[in-house]
Amino acid sequence: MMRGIPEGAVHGGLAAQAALVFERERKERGTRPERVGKNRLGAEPRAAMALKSHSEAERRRRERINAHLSTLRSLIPGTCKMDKAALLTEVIGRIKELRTSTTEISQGVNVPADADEVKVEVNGHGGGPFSLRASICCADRPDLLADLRQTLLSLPLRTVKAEISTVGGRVKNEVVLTCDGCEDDSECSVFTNNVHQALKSVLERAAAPPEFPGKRRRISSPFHAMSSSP
Amino acid sequence: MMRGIPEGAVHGGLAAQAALVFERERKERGTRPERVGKNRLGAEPRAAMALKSHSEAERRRRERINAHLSTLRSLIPGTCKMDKAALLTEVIGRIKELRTSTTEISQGVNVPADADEVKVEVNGHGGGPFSLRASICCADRPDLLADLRQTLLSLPLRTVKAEISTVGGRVKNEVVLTCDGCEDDSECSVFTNNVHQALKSVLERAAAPPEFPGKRRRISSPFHAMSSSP
DNA sequence: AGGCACACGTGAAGC
DNA sequence: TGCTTCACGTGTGCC
Repeated sequence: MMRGIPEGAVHGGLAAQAALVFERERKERGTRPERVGKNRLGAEPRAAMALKSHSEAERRRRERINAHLSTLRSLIPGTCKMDKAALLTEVIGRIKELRTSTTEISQGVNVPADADEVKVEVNGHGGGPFSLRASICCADRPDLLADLRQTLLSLPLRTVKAEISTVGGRVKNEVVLTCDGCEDDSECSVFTNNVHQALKSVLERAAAPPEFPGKRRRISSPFHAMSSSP
Repeated sequence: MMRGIPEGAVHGGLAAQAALVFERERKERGTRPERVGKNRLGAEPRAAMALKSHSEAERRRRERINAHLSTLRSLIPGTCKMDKAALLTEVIGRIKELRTSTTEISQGVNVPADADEVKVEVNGHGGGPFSLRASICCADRPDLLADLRQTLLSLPLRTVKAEISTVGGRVKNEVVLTCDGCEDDSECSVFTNNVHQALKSVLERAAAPPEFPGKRRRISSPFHAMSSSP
């Protein structure tokens, strides 16, 4: 493993010394390698300096990379004493994991665009009761939640999970619906269409009574949608 | 940069050859380095084989690490032609970014534990109006949202964002509050305490009228909390 | 020409 | 002991 500053600076330097000594001995025995006239004057110290700066630069490069690897070790728990390769494997796993989880979460959580929209997609399909993930995004209004509730209750589906996020007068409602007594998965497509149509109707009812069609209504507080007494 | 398979396989081998030739020349001139009796018999080919397998193993190690780096390059867009160090810098940035976004999203989204709890933390503190992120987690009840709404409206804070997630009769309400006309950041601590106390009172009012103290009330639908007409 | 980045082989430690 | 991992210096190609 060799932690800290090893005296390994000797060995590589040892190979270098070996090569240099070899060069010197060849010269001493008169065995010029090739292109004698190329080295005009003072070529030896210049080459030595270049070699030294080269090794120092390479050293700095290694330190940079290792510092980054150390940062990665500190970032991912449980990799303190791991191999470089194992660390990178873990890093790759983390990137993939976080990427998928982030996208699959944020696509359902973040407040959507300014345009009204209705999304319905099959959540789990194979094996057991399937579930639908439906979301509707529109401008906030006091009776939206009640309308949405009544609409969903009219469907033969059970609301497993509901999530509401609102910001700036826009609201996104996302629900997860499941069918308790479903024996055939082939029905899920018709359920998907039904849910989509139902939410579309909510959207149309939302667009129906706009006092000022061109302007968006001003919402004083996100709790507009929560008010239990109109 | 040197992409692909360089013929650099020669040079390192060249240095090795130089060292080996040097070794051989020393032996030919009878200049034993040290410890002559140590090499008993057949030590030369054995050492050569060990050295060869060693270099091959090191080569495989490098290939493994580089393969992982290549995978990371494919994982993060825009790093195809980057340095190793720059690539790792980008990887670190990605990990941090994804980690924070995932945690800050999931900690507000996921359904909390079974225990009731109130959390209040300062969101943005330095520069401009600060904001508080407050959340309350408890069992669902019809008047919870109305209570929460009235409680928050009684505070001199504005509700910027509200998010509700409920599952299995448990509900988590998370709100982001800000103070519009705050000139001093030192007040945020008292606001934090006020919000915490207010939410605690909501929690206590929730625990007050339990028909069956030991058992949790059964909730038929998450839209219980949304019902606009009691 | 000089700096930079890379792959290579090798000595030293840890199991 | 052998196998693995690491840091090092070096050769080499590309700006």
